[in-house]
Amino acid sequence: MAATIKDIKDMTGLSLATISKYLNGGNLLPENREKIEKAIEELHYEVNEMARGLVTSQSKVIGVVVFNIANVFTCTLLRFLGERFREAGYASMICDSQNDEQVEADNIRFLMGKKVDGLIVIPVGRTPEFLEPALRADIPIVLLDRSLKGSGFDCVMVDNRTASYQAVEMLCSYGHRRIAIIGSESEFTGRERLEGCLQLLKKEKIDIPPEYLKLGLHSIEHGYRSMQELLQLEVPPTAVFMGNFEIILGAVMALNESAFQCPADISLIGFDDLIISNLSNPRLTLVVQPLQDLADRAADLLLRRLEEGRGAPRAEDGQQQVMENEELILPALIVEGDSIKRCSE
Amino acid sequence: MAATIKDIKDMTGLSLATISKYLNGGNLLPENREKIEKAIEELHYEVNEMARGLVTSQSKVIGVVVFNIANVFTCTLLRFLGERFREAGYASMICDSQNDEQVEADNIRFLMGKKVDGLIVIPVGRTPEFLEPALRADIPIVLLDRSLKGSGFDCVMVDNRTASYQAVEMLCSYGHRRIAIIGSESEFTGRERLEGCLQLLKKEKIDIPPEYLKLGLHSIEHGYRSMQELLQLEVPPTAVFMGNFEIILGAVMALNESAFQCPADISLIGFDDLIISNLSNPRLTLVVQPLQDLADRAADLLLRRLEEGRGAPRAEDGQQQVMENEELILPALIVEGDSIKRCSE
DNA sequence: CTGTTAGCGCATTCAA
DNA sequence: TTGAATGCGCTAACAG
Repeated sequence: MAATIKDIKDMTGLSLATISKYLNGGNLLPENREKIEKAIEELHYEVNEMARGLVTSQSKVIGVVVFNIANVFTCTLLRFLGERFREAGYASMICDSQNDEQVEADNIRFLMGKKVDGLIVIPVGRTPEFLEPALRADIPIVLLDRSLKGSGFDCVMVDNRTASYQAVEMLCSYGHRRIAIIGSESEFTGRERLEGCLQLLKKEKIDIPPEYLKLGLHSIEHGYRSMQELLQLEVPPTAVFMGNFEIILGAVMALNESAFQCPADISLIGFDDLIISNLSNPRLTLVVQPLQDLADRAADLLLRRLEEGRGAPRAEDGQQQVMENEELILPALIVEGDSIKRCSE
Repeated sequence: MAATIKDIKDMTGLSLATISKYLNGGNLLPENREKIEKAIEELHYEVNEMARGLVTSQSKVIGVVVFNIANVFTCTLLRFLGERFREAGYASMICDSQNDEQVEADNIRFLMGKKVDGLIVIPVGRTPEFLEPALRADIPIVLLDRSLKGSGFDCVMVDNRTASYQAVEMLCSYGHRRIAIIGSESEFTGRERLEGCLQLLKKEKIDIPPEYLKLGLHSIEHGYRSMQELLQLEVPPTAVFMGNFEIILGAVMALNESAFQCPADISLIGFDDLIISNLSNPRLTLVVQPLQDLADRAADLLLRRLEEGRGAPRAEDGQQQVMENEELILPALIVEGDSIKRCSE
C-alpha cells in the first residue's frame, strides 16, 4: 500500500542505492535530488522504520519504563524526558509497568524486541533480574529515581535521606518533639526517607513511640487511616511528616474531616509535589523534588552513553570496555508554607 | 549479537520454517517442540520484532498520541488504555504532543514509520490534517476526549455540555444568580463546557455580566488571576463555575489567599478530577469525568475496528468498505461536596 | 508435520 | 556520483 523506495526508483529511474543515499544525507547531483524530492512528495513516501531498523539494527528510539504511569510524578518526568530525547533526535517509547514486576519484565522484553537503542527505567522493585534481556543486548540503561540491588548501574536520583533529615530537622527547630511519621518501608524511596527521619530523631535524642510510626504503602488509604489514628491518640503528635504525594493526600483529607486545625493543633511537612501546597489551606511546607533536573540529567547521561557506544564500543584487544557507572544524587528543596507552627509545649 | 532463528536451526537441526511455526503457535512433534524450547532457553532467543513486522506488516502495537502527557487526566487514561491493550495482546507506544501541533504531526509520522496497527488520539487542535499519514495508511483511528472538525472519525468523549449545564443548574437550584465562569474558549473541551453553562443561564434568564465571564487558557495562571479579579469586584459573584483541573487549582489558591471563605462567602463548583476534592477544605462539589469508561470504550472500539479490518477489509467488488463512524458520548457525574451554600440574597 | 524457497524494504558493500 | 548485488531476521506459500 504505502510507497517504498522502489516506487521512487520506478518514478525517477534512479537506483535504489542513490535514493537510499539521499534519505541518509549523502551527496548527489542537485538534479537527482530534485527528482527524488518530487517523487517523495507525490507518492507520500515515508521511510519504513522496520526495514531500516532491520538493516541498521538500531531504531533511534529510547525505551522508557515507568513503575506507574498514573501519577503526577511520573508524568512530569515523562514530559521532560520526552522533550530532551526529541531534541536529540530520538523518539521515546513509554511502557507502564503498572506497579507489577511481571509486567515490568514483559516491558523490557517487548522493548528489546523493538530494538530500542537505550533504556530509562524507574523500577518497580529492588532486584535487577528483569533487566537481563537488556543487559544481554548490551544497550545503555539509566535508572531513574530508584536504584537496584547490587547496582553497577547508571543512576540518577534524589537524595531522599538528606531531604527527610532536613524536613524533620525543621520540625525540631520549631520546637516539636512529639513527631509522627507516615511513610513506607516497602517502597524504595519510602525506606530512604524513613531512614533520614529516624537519623535526625536519633541525633536529637527524640524517641518515636511505635504508635507514632505509621508504615504502609505509598497510598491515599494509608495516609488517611494513619492520620485518623494519630488524631485519636490519647496524646497526639504535635507534628507529622508525610512520606509522599498520596500519603499527603489521604492525611490532609483525614485532617480536614476532623476537628483539628493545621497549624494551630498540628504541624505538617510533606514530601513530593508542589501542586498540593497550592490547594491546601494553609499552604503546606514541602520537600520538593527537582523533577526537571532529575529528568534532564538522566536523559543527558543516557544520550552520552549512546554517544560513547558509537565511538568505541570495545577496547582494541576485543575485551569488553569496563565503564565506571555513574550515580547522580540530586538534592531536594524544602519550600516553606504555613503548615508549621512554633511548638509551645 | 542476539540470537536468531538461524542459531536455533543450527542447534536443533530443524528448518527455519518449523521454528517459525513453533513461534507462531503451529503444531509440531512434542519432541521437536522440546528441542526448540531448550535452544531458545539456552540462546536467550527473542523474536526480532522488526524483522517480523517487516514481513507481516503489522506490529501488534497501538500508537497513543496525547495532547499533553504532563497532567493527571491524561495519565489516568493512559493507565487504563494500557491495561486494556495489554490484555488484548497489544503493546502501546505513547507519544506526547506537548501541546504543540507541529510535534503532534511528527508523532503521527513517527508512528506510521513504526507501522503501528491502530491509533488512539487525544488531539491538540481542531483540524484533522495532521492525521493524513495515518488515513493514507488506512489504519483504524479512535479520537479520545476531543473531536475534530468535519469529523467522520470514531470518537469517544464526555458530554461536556450537558454536564456543565447541570453544574450551573445546581448552583441555580441553591438560589444563586450572581454566577461567574472561569473557563476557556480556546480549548475544545472548554468551549463545550462554556456553551453548556451559557445555555442554562439563558434558560434561567440569568444575565452574565462581562466581568463575570473569565475566558483564557486551561491553566493555573488563568484560574488564579480570574479568581483574584472576581473577588476584588464591587459586587463579587456568589458562585463560581471553574472549567477544568488547572483552573480549579489556581482559583482555589487565590481564594485561600483571600479573606473570602467557601462556601460562606462564595460557592464553588468545578470540572475534572476527584483528587482535588479530597484536598480542599471544604470538599469541592465537582463534575467528574468517567475516565475508566472513557478509556475502556475507546480501547474496545479500536480493538473492534482492528478485528473488523482483519476479517473483511474490503467489499467484494474491491470498493472501499464504507463504515459508519461511531461517536460515543458518555455522561459525566456530579459528585457533591460542601462547597455550595444556599444563597440568601 | 516438516523443509525449501522467496521476498518484506532498506542500507551497504563494491565496481563502474 | 551512481548502480547492481547481497543480506538483515523473519513469515508464508508450497511441496514433500
